[in-house]
Amino acid sequence: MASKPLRPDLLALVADRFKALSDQARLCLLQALRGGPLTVSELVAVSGMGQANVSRHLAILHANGLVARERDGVYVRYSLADEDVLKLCDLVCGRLEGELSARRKVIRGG
Amino acid sequence: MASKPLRPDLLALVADRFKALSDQARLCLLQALRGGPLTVSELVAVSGMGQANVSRHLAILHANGLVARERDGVYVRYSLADEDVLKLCDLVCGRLEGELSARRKVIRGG
DNA sequence: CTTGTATATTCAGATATACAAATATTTCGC
DNA sequence: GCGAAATATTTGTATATCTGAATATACAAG
Repeated sequence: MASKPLRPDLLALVADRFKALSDQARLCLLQALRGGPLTVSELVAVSGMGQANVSRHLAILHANGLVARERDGVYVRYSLADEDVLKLCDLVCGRLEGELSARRKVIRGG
Repeated sequence: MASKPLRPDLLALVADRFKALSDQARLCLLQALRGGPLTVSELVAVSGMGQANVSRHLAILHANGLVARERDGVYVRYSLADEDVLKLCDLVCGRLEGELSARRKVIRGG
């Protein structure tokens, strides 16, 4: 399997989804949410980014179905949409770690 | 599991990897390679893009370890680096299809 | 309805990216 | 080495994106 070709009309949507994941700030927010839901203020504190940026990045993540949003009084609590979001990150991360260790071997070897 | 936090120094690399996947033209090339290795000229013909663009996008995919490159005389044959590349696309694609069908239901329902 | 806090949006400048046209490089056959 | 074909790179331009400052909106309390 794994051979079902992507329908062309989905390519743009898939590209947008990857684009939402292609920013260090947004990945940082997703990682922060691994431990559980957090409010915007908490994410501002954890990430060290400005409030406007955090809000903007969260909006992008939410528009792409990567995080869920829930109002709690004055606060807005964000959480990971589901586990597949982490799977995506981990897949890429695993590839990277493999490549990095392979590169280290090459450097050591010659 | 799935709770191994991404090391901060890897975040930028992961973001770059996602960025390499965040372009419709590059996804199109990856899809074209599902059927097996193809030369640049073949990819130009299949994708309908200009030669310079195909070459540039292939360079980006290759720099990010997503495709393999092999010289064959005057030709250069590109192929998918491994199956995880497709897994990434399929994961996103699966999410999208689920969301789209859910949205259709909502629209039908009310 | 007014105040105070949390969140979202707008605006402007700097940076990055995609694309097409032109040019350079690589490889093969002679 | 020279010419021809395939591939790679450079350049200019248009567009998109990130970021911080300022502003606007949403909500709770009184």
